[in-house]
This record gives sequence, structure tokens and C-alpha cells, in this order.
Amino acid sequence: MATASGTPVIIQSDGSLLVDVHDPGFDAARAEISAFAELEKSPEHMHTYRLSPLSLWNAASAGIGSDQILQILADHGRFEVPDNIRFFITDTIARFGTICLLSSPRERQLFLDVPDSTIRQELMSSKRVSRFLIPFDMGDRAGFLVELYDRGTIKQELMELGYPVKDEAPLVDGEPLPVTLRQQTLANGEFHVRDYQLEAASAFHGTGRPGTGFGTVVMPCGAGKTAVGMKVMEIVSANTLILTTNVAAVHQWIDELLDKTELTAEEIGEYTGDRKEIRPVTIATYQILVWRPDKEQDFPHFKLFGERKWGLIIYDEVHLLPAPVFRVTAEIQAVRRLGLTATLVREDGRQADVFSLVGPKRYDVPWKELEAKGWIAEANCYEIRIDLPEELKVGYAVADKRGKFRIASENPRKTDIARQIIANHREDSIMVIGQYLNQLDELAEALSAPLITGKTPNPERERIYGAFRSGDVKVIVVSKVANFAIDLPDASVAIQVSGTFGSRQEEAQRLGRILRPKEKNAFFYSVISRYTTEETFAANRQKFLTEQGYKYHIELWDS
DNA sequence: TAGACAGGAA
DNA sequence: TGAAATCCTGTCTA
Repeated sequence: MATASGTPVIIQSDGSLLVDVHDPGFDAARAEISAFAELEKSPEHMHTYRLSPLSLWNAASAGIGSDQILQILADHGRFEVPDNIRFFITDTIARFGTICLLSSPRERQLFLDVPDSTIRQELMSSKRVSRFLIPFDMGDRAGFLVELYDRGTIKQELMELGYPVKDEAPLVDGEPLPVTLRQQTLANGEFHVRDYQLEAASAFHGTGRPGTGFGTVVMPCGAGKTAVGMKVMEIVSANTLILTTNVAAVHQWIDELLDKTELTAEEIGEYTGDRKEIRPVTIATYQILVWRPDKEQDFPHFKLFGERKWGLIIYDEVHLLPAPVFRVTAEIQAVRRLGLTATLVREDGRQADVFSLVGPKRYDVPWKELEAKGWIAEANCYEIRIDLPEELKVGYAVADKRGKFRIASENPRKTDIARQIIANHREDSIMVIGQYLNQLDELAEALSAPLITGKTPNPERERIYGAFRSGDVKVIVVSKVANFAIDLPDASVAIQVSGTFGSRQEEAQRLGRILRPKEKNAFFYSVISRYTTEETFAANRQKFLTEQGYKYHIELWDS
């Protein structure tokens, strides 16, 4: 048995990893095991990670082998790795690569290389998979022929069966288009792609190695995912389709491309509700793609994918990729695909589809590392727990689940707390974020701060943003627009008074909002009603940040 | 041609 | 679990 210090990980035979937060080896262990395990729970003393097939396959596709994983577990493990886990890891990792997709001598068909005859039989006896397969021997290799257009679907189906396909079939280059990054931008002077952004871009492209050129890059908000995208565009230098979540993001991509690449305005097209330009570089929203006149009909804008010979498709915020777009994505597996995201977690559980159809995780960088290097601000996270006022307690007790959450969220004492926090940050720009419009109305009134919601007309928003940016206004109150609006100015303090039911994404995004002014420390306060359902959901929301190494300071305040 | 607004969708 | 925001299209007005 190893020594007591520096061995924070307890590996259990159910596939969970318990990690002791107080062990001196905690930080080192967390950094290493997060490459192949997902954080499940993170209460104060003991964090739980889980080994899943997907978490292991992401590691495998990044070139991490089972020997290396077992070594890491041996190094940090307090006890020996249970036998079944040892087998689970070796077997699971070995599955990645047992089936490969290669080019075949036949035009319009690919070769599925399945060396193991038992697996070949298993595939043939599966109804869902066998209809795509034509038994075929390529030289001395046994396997199947697959139609080119089934490339994505077959990967999806095999993943379902527990066989992630290593896709090494060639990609098409698309219509060439020279893309050159500027050293000197029009707006801000010098422009350098940061070292980690370069690493991400080359991890994605792998200098043309088979099996690369598609995949996902995971990076926090504010770390410059756009720069990674532009670097990849430069490497690929072909017609590019960029898909984003909203019109503001479309405009931001266009502005960035004009500012930081030699592309001209004539080469860049906007494909949204407003305009339908299709140019060598085209930026579209997901929503226009999934729009259709009615449920019976097909998606008319899917034709965008066939309008040009795209050499690269960039999926911005790939964790929000709508389900129907997966269908098209399945059909365009020969095109290079880059997914960009701050988190691979999808609340709809379609992580496996992202893996199969966009590609495995090629690169991620821990927030804490960027913070240490000074690229994003240092964050202090506080959870402040307050009591429900006596007069609301009875109402709370008799309310149903959603009623409880709402009462707890709208706890009127939060106003006072917000006021106190603001008083402690006289010099800072402060954003108060919440989810219920009534509550925000009252808060804005009480704090005499401007309020921005979805209904706020654009000119009004601009005016408030301007005042906030210049420092004339120190405090603004914002609704869920904060989750979407990318033109929102930076703040260094955020006070969250209510949030969505346990959405990890949302918490991450909101913290990301305040990490940008890197010369200042950032403060993130989450105000929670004590002894209510809100505590449970808040705990879930925090999971993602704890996974990234942030520590929440929990404080009890009474007003 | 641009905007404002209503209605539906996911 | 529910509320809110967004986007798209179509229509009307100037």
C-alpha cells in the first residue's frame, strides 16, 4: 500500500473514483484523472469521479493508453485498483481502434476494418447495423464495405453497440480559399495566436494525419475559441461554413474575421433571417437551419450544406448543436469538422453523438491553468446562504416542487444581500443576474439600477451597455439575456440571485462573463435560500466549476 | 429597402 | 420539473 499522503484517490469496483479534497496530492491527481473520468459530485470533503466508456474513449482518441491510465491510478490511488476496473479500463480502451474506417478500392464505398471474427459475427447479427454492411475482404483484411453516405450513421450505430469507430478514411479538401491571419489587426494593433490556441489547432488538424481533421476543442469562455477557429481556417485554407447559436455571434465572427484575417468583406457571407448570402466563408445560425414551415416538411435550409464544396465546418458552441443538425452532420463526414465548446456536457445526453459525428475531444485546457498564466482573471466564488423569511415558510412548506423552487429563488431578502455585496465593491462593475422578471423588476427598483431583459429594445440596450462600459453606471440588473448576449460588456463582479434548475452550463457561462478583464480579480456570488430545494440545484450548478478546480466559499449570512 | 411587430417553434 | 429569450418568417407601413 502507498503512503497516506499524496494518494487521494480511492478506486471503487463500481467505477467511481473518490478523491479526497484534503489530501496534499489532490490538485495533481485531479488534473490527471480528469483526462479520463468525469466529475459526478463535489461536496466539500470527497469528490466523486466516474469512469465511463465515453470518458475513456475521449482519452483513447487523445492517445492516452490503458497502461498510462492504470499508472496514474496506481500513482494516486490509496488502494489497489480493483480487478474488474482494471479489466474495464483495458477492455474499453482497447475497443477504440478495434474497428477502423478506411478508404476502399471501390468508389463511393469505404472499408470497415474489423479484424476480430467474433465482432464481425456480432455486427452481422445486429439488425440495426447489418443493413449497412457488405462483407468484404480487402487484401488480407476482413471486414465490410459501407456506402460513403452512411459514414456517420454507421459510426453512430456502432457507438451504440459499444464500438467507437476510429475513422481514418480520407477527408475531402473542399474548394480552396487562402486564409491568412494578420499579425497586425485593423482595430487593436498586434495579434498573436496564443500557445495553447496553437496547440489546440494542431491537435485538431494533426498535420493531416489520418484520423484527425475532425473533433472538438474544449475551452472556457474568454479563452479565445474564435482564434482557434481562425487558426484552423488558416491551416485548412478552404471554403468554410461556420454555425453559431445567434445573430450576434454571427456578427462577431464576421467582425473578427475581417479584423484578424486577410479575408475581404466580399468573401464573407451572412446566412440568417436577415440575409441569405452564400460566400466562400459563410456564417449561419443553428436556428435558420432547423427552421421549417411546418412539422410535416423537411428543413429547407439544409441545402446550405450542399451549396458549396465546404472544406471546413465549424460548430461554435457545439454543446448546443440541435438534434436535427446531427442528421445532416452524419451525411457530411468527409468534410473537416471543428466543434468549439466550453463544456462537453449536454443536458440531453447526446455527448455520444458529438463524439461520433463531430469528433472526439482533441484538446482541452483547464481554466485554472489559463488563470495561472494570466489569460483569464482569478475568480473568487462565494455561495451565500440566507434564511427564508418566517412569513414565507408556511407557503414554502405546502407548495409543490416547482413552487418551492420559485419561492426560494425569489426570497425577498436577496435584495438586502445584493445591496451589501454592492457596498463591498464600490470600485467594481457589477452585474446582478437572475431568472424571474418580477424579481428582477423589484431588484432594479430597489438598487436603482437599469434592467435589461429580452424585451428591452436594442437601442435601449446599447445605451445601458455604453453607460456601463464607461463606468457611469456601476450596477446593472440582467435577466437570462446574459446567457446569450455576447455584446454584453465585461463586469468583474456577478451576483446571481436565481438560476435555472441545476444547469451547469449556465453557471459556467455566467462565471465566464466576469473572467475577461484579466487585470482584475473576479468575484462570483450565488445567493441561495437555506434549507430549500434551491440548495440542491445550486450544488449541481457548481459541479462544472468545481471540476475546473474552483472552490466555492460557503457563507451563512443573516439579514 | 428598412423597420416594427405578431405568431410559432424548440 | 418552468420561465424566459431568441430566432425565423410574413405582413404592414413609410
